[in-house]
Amino acid sequence: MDNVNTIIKHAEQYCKTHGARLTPKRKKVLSSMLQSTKALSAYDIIDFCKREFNETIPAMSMYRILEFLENEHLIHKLKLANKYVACAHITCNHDHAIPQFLICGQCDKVREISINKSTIRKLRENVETAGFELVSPQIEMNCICLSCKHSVA
Amino acid sequence: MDNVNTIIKHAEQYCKTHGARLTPKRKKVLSSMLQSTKALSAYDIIDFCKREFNETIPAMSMYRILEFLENEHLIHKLKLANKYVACAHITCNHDHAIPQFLICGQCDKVREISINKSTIRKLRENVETAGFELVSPQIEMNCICLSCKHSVA
DNA sequence: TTCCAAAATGTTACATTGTAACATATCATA
DNA sequence: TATGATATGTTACAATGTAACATTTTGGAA
Repeated sequence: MDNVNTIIKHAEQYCKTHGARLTPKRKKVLSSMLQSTKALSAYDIIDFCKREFNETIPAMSMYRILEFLENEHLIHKLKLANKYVACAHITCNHDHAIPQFLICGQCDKVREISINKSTIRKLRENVETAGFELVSPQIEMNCICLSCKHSVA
Repeated sequence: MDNVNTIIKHAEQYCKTHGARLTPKRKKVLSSMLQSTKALSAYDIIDFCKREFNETIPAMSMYRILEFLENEHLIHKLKLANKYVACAHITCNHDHAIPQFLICGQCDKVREISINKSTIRKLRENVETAGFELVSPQIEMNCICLSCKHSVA
């Protein structure tokens, strides 16, 4: 939780550097996501903010806040699951690598890992050969995490 | 179009080998998808069947038919786009490689290509190191096709 | 300090995608 | 042709997402 505050502060600083405003609501949304180990849907976050902060955020606003946070690279949208996760590298100051997401189909737990550059290069070559161009090489993979795997038997 | 019929026949044979039934409705749905160069949503296909075959298929039935066709590996579900495409390899008799999809974000055109095995192996290793297990290594990538890229300017 | 334009948030009313629960029709074959 | 399995239809919703317009808040400029 203290860790969460540290990250929020980082995010705040980062936004300031280019005149973006991390408003109280945006902060609450980001904080909700940082506190979760699993991917959350927009409506999950709405519920969380209501429970945790007693703050009612309408769906439209939530989607706008999520869009803002995504543009700031503070969160990622997982299209595979229609869910959102905080970026695992907010406090890193270097440029971020291309993210690769492992999503547990049972419990929505998410792990963000990085693809090495040579693999990405190969993918990009494949794509160009086929007459397409990669817009975002973010890759999301359907997985099952070990704890779910073992509990299912 | 003749090509479509050939593929449908293959699919029919393929289903017969394990007692699955490619009913007239299922055939119409598969045929619709084979005639399209782009990914279609369930409701797109419903519209297409109405227009082309004057056949009204309720949403529930459409989803069930799509599920059947997916289980038979005759189509793929693209989770990135919530859309469906016919498998590009229905008439191949060999086992299918892991599919990799390039999806044009502008026009929904889809290209199905194959990842080479060493790349897949690397991915799988990455995933296992992180304490997850790959359920389906199908990869979908947000792209833009060259014709859309050029027309956008 | 006050006023204004831009940015952020709220409201309403829908569109789209998908499914649960139950009813009916069709088929394969004993 | 009777019967159980398979396929399809119906109804009524749940979940996700957005368009259009209204209101509030905020950070400067006059």
